[in-house]
Amino acid sequence: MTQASLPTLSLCNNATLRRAARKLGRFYDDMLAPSGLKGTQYGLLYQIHVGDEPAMGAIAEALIMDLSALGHTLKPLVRDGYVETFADKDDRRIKRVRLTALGRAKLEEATKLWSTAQGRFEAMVGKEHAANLRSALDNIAELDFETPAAAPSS
Amino acid sequence: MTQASLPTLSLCNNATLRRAARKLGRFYDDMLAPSGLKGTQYGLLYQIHVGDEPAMGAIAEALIMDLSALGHTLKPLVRDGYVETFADKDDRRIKRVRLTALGRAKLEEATKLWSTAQGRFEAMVGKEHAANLRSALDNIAELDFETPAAAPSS
DNA sequence: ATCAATTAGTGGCATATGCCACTTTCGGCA
DNA sequence: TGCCGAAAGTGGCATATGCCACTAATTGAT
Repeated sequence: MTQASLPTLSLCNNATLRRAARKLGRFYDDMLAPSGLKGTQYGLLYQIHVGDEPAMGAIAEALIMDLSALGHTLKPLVRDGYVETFADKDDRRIKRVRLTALGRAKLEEATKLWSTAQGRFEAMVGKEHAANLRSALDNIAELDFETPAAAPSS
Repeated sequence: MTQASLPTLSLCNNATLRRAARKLGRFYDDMLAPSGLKGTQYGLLYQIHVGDEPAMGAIAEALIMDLSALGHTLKPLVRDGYVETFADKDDRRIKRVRLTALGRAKLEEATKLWSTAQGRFEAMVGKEHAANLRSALDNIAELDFETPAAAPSS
């Protein structure tokens, strides 16, 4: 305790979270590399897969991501033929998304790699600890930050 | 339990972490907005601040981010005059970084906003829980994934 | 001294994410 | 029926991150 080695900003919840995300992201990315998918893309394909031809908005909401960001992220997947979109029958504003046969195959292929990554990670931190951590992260994702901002003097 | 509502991919540690990061990131970003800084930039300025004219590599290592990514992220901060770089006296390969007077002022200004964000967040999840979470995240950041890959039949 | 191997960054390219300003559709009300 | 406000996406612009191929500066071994 001679010279407090840089407070490493470990106090900021946001910075700490991002840092861990960078680290873990690279690990999953590396493991998924053989499939040509990034961790994010894998997650997105999976989300589309489990959904019933979900609308863009539904996916964005589930992943807690900006709708336009989702649109951008989806482009390479559409370009590579893993995903296709189509307008909703009843509401032409709504764009639905689904995997193509190629996309389903790719997802299956990547899932094997994902399992290895997931397994390796959980072997290192402990399955239970991982589950607890996910739970804590899900809680954060569920929080309602609703900036009370300038409380409208109702 | 009629129709297992989409497994929401909550099983993937990586996806869960990213999702929480998006959510929390937006919150901190919103709170820091008045300063014109993004959460990432704030963290970077802080890291530079606590370091002793750190080298690019040292910062990248501390934040667990790619060196080139750091270079890119640093650009807008240099452009806006918050940060300046200079070559190391003894090793011209090394580029050191430090805050400008403007940068220090901006960091101070943003720190007030950050405190509010940090406080609001911790009030919602509990100071202790937040500390535990950061600790768990730091552990992940410290993990050694060393892809054993093709074990070189030594 | 000299040259190979290593180290520290840079630049280019691609994906990840957000915000904002629009455009297109809908839905509801006068 | 016609118009206004809400809902769902798109495109453009900017930052966040990574990887890879290179360049410059050092270090180490001969």
